[in-house]
Amino acid sequence: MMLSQTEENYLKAIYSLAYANSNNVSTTLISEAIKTKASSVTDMIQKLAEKDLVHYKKYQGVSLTEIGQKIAVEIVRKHRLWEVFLLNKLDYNWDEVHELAEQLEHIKSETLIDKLEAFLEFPTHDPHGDPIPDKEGNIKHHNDTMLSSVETGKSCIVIGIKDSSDPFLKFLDKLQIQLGNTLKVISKEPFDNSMLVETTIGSISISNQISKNIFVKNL
Amino acid sequence: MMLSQTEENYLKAIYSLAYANSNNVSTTLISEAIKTKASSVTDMIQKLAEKDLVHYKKYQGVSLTEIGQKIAVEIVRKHRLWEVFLLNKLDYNWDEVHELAEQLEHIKSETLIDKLEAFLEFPTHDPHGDPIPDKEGNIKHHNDTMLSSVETGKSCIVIGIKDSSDPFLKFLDKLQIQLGNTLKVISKEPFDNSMLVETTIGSISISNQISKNIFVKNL
DNA sequence: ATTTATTTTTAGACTTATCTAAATTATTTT
DNA sequence: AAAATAATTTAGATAAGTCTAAAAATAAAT
Repeated sequence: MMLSQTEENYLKAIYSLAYANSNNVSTTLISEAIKTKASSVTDMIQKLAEKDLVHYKKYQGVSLTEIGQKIAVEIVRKHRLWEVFLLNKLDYNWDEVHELAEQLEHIKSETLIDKLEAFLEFPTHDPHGDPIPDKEGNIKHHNDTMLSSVETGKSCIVIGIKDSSDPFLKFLDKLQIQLGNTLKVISKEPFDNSMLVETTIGSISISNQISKNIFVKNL
Repeated sequence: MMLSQTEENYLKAIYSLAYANSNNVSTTLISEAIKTKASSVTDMIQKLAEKDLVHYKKYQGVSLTEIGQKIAVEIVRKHRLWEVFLLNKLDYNWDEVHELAEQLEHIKSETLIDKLEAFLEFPTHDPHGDPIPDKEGNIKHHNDTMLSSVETGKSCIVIGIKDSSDPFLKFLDKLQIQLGNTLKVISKEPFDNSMLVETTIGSISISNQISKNIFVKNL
């Protein structure tokens, strides 16, 4: 099945919205994600339903079919592998890779992404810490320990982030917090749930809004 | 100026046709290169003329303006750098890279291609031996010595090929003739202008049709 | 349980890039 | 130089993806 970039983007959007919302995805939600009007979304999901990529009943929202889900995961796989390439090989920063990967994920080839994966030595996670689906579409989701729930005095390793927005990525860059870094929680402030954390560049105060968006592995 | 992939492809086609034909490029030639109908070409070149990318007078064919030429060279640069990446880093063969590079050359980014170039350590030629334009659009064309004109008994190095068609590339793969290989002309057959050539895999007979499509540097 | 508000869908229009068929211009041939 | 052939352009249509505005359906509020 040969899909257009646009169709692929719709599937990808529905995939991540479904993951975040669990039930059927609404027209409006998709239109916001894809920055288009609701009426355009209706047109497109009817077309996708026609191709058996989504389940759709009028006014009831959509969900991905098995095939639709498979394709969406393939795109996610491509996106994340390209992100690794851009960061590890081309010296891009954490916050710069997303936009480019949005383009590269649509390159059509039977072999390219597997060769890229081998070249990158089979990374398991992308620069944001999100897992990279394997060739068969299997995904290993990491456990949901957030920095905010690490106990005082304990150390942990940064394995991912929840919020991938530009401002957040830029903020982490400034704090020099990167994947793999070890962080030690020195103290917590009950008043606002901020914490004092020892990082590679010294001790810094981190607000709860930040700490609850950083995935960590306890040591 | 933000161009569509299609517009970029037209500029690229006009560029290489102009290089091969020297005078104005005709509608039909473009239509053959781009696999479309002549009437579609007329529409598009009018649009490109509107944007000052080509010089166009009805019934007189087109040529690139300075801006048009600059953009075309940028695309050629991208195409050839991606080809080097695919061949050197991802283990593709000579004859497989073109189609993929056709897609990758249209990725939009201010920084990507320069970072890629640095990562590839500033290659000067692509896998077909064609020169890679630098950031400013300067191209060094190699001298036009063909294997067919190498004297009997002399050796040379393969530095490029003229015909980049799929059958020819596959044929060279079979003969294990690659860029950088040294070839020695053992004898020439006046009857059909074929030559006996010593290669890495032994002595082989090469027809004139082949030998006049291989660029070499005399030793 | 109506009314009100919100969401979703339909209808019709626009743009890009393509096509076919017909008309026009240029080039060859005789 | 006129007739025949070939190339080019115009006109009108089509498909993909989007839009606005209006209609229909669902959800929320009183």
